[in-house]
Amino acid sequence: MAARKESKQTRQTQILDAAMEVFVHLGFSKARMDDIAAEAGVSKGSLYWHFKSKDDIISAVLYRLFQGGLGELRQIKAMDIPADEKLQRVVQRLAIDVQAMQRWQPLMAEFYAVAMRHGSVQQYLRRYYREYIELLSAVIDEGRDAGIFHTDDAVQAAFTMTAAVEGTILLAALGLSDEGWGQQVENTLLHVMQGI
Amino acid sequence: MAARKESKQTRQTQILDAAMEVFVHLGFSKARMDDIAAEAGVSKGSLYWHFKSKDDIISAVLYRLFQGGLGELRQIKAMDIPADEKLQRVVQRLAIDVQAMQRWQPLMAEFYAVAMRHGSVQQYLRRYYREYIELLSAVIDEGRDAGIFHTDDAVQAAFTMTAAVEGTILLAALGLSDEGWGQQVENTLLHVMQGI
Amino acid sequence: MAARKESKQTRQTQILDAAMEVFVHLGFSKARMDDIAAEAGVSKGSLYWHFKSKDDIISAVLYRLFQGGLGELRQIKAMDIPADEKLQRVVQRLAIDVQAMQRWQPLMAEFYAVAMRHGSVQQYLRRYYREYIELLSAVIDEGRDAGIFHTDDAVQAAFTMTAAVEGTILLAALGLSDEGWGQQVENTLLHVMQGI
Amino acid sequence: MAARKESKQTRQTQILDAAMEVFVHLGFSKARMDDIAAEAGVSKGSLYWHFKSKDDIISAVLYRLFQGGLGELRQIKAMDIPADEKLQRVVQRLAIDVQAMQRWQPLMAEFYAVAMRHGSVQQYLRRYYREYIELLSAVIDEGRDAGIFHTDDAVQAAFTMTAAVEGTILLAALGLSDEGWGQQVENTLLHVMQGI
DNA sequence: AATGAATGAGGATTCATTCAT
DNA sequence: CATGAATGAATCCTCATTCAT
Repeated sequence: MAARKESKQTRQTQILDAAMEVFVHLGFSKARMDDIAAEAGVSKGSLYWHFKSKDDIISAVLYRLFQGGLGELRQIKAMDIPADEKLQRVVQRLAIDVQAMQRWQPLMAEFYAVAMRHGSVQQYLRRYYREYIELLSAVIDEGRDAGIFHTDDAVQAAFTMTAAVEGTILLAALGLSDEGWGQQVENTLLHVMQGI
Repeated sequence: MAARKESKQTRQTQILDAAMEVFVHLGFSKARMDDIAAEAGVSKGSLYWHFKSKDDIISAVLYRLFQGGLGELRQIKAMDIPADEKLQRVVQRLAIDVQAMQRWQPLMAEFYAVAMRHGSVQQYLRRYYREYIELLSAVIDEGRDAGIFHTDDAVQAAFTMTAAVEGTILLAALGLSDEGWGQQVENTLLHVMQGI
Repeated sequence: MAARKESKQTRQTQILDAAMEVFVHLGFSKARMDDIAAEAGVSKGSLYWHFKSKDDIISAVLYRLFQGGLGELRQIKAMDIPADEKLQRVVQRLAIDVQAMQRWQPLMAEFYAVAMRHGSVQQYLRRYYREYIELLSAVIDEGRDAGIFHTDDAVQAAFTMTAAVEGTILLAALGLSDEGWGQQVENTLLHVMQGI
Repeated sequence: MAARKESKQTRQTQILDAAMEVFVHLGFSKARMDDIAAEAGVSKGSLYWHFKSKDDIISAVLYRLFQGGLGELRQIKAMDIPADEKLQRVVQRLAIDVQAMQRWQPLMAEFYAVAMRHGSVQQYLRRYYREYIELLSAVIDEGRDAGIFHTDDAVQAAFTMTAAVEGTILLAALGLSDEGWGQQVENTLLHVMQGI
């Protein structure tokens, strides 16, 4: 039984890998189930055995991409180190994550688009960013209480940081950054944090 | 039934107005040419007389969303006022422009997604942002020379500002801002500019 | 008035010239009125001033192409020369005509196709060939009466000759003849006539 | 509703049968994919599963009309009988085959028209006729060596025979033959062969 | 679990024709 | 006579989804 379950996992993983590959190249709407099946090396029928629909695959990709970020932030927040050091770690992790996911970034923009039409996706993303900003602002608050930061609006500061990251990814995806995306995110964030 | 004397320019405008309206409600992919034609009050054939394809209409709509921004920035840069006042004006204008964009909220997220796929649009945006950042950094440089600003990297500062604006729009489009987009952009920018 | 009429004639000629050019390259069905208008250097509206419809243009081209052949044959038949010499002249004229019309031959095949669906065209072509075969068989009959030919079925002989010409054009159009079409027709006809 | 167990081969055959039926009634261009699907009793999607496009179906139909002819000729050529008897058999077979074609009469004229435009079909036909003429001329050569025939140009004789057959089909398709196509072809060929 | 043939609603695009100017 | 914008019916093709095997 364990073997079978793992096999299923593997096949699903295999399909999702293929789906992401196809989505990156063609975008959600132009990608056909045939393309995904071909890329995954399975039949179209198999796709529908493992996933209910194309939308289901897109959702699965969404969850896959938006994993980890929050977890890391939660961990950092819980650490027993000064707030400024926490923020530094956040920046470092973001730089690493963004750099690692540079390949999949085109998908992010599409998710925002999908979110506009799919209530559930929109809710998911909204919650994700809301918690991200909350965690971040909590750290900033913590730093302000400790006299390290001096901003009067921690939430706004967190929002600004998050916006800066997303905006940087966007501009970088358009080819407006001469450096690696991770480096660029780091530079931008450090700049923003001067005002905190 | 439709009047024949509308100038070519006017008829195209009329179609694009209708297209944006439809796109906002249905999104780019779900919007049908029939919908646009009906909304514009012209025949489907007329759509194809003025625009080569649906993609062509989408491109035209995207270009439209980016009209004016650069012109305003050029004008402000050429003014005979201190650099810090120039930046203030830029922020004001951006707040107004972005506030106007709020009307197209459901479109904005898709916009970025489509821009990534559309070669010509992508190129257009790249040039747009490149010049925008250049102009902005020139103003910042000017301020630094005048002793008003103290940043050591004007280009990075301009990049950060631009990224912050775009990121704000993105997050706002997701419903993450409690205020009007214009106000939110203003807050974010003022925050970013503390570091300049 | 004469000038105007001639002008009209000229414009119609101009359009038909263009139409034939376009038809040869694209075929009747793929040729668009826009193509013809562009080739003729006039507006599409002008096309409809001079011709009732696309079918009307096709008909006009048909009549244009199937002119002359019969007239020549009638003239030759009426000549005061021996029947065998008449046939020789027919062959010569056919060789010349086919060679001259080599450029337009692709249209002929399409006319047969059109004829199948358009009663009037079919009737026109049928009459054309029927008279052609009649004239030809009359000449052959004439020769048999004079003791020059010995065929027992002049109509069949005329049919065979006509079929041989059309078949030769067909094969030549497919690229199966190494010689000029006129020469090929001549060779084939001479071969067929050995049996007359 | 349609049975699923039909083999791929059979289903394609079924579609082509339907297509020919529809083409005969409506012609290539007026026949819609829906018509073919309905006639075949399958869905439109199934048409596109088995054939790439409408053109693809048309090509397949054209190829179909030319099946067998070469094979028969090759067989006859290989027989151990005198050359004149071989030619007689060729004529008999042609008469039978052409007679069978009469069923597709409305299609035949269009067939030649389409063949002229369709690169791949044209090439196929060119090769077909080339080999046909070669085989035929080989038989004639054989007969001349045996002292049966006396033509000095076997290739020209073969070309003439082939042209006569095609021309006869063309004229017959136009309704210019009072007899059955098979009979007409036989008459014409016998007439042509008098000169061999 | 896997396959791949079958389905059919859906939509973009074409193009002959009209007609106000 | 000429123009070219406007019309809209017509149709090819796509593609997510189903299901018998």
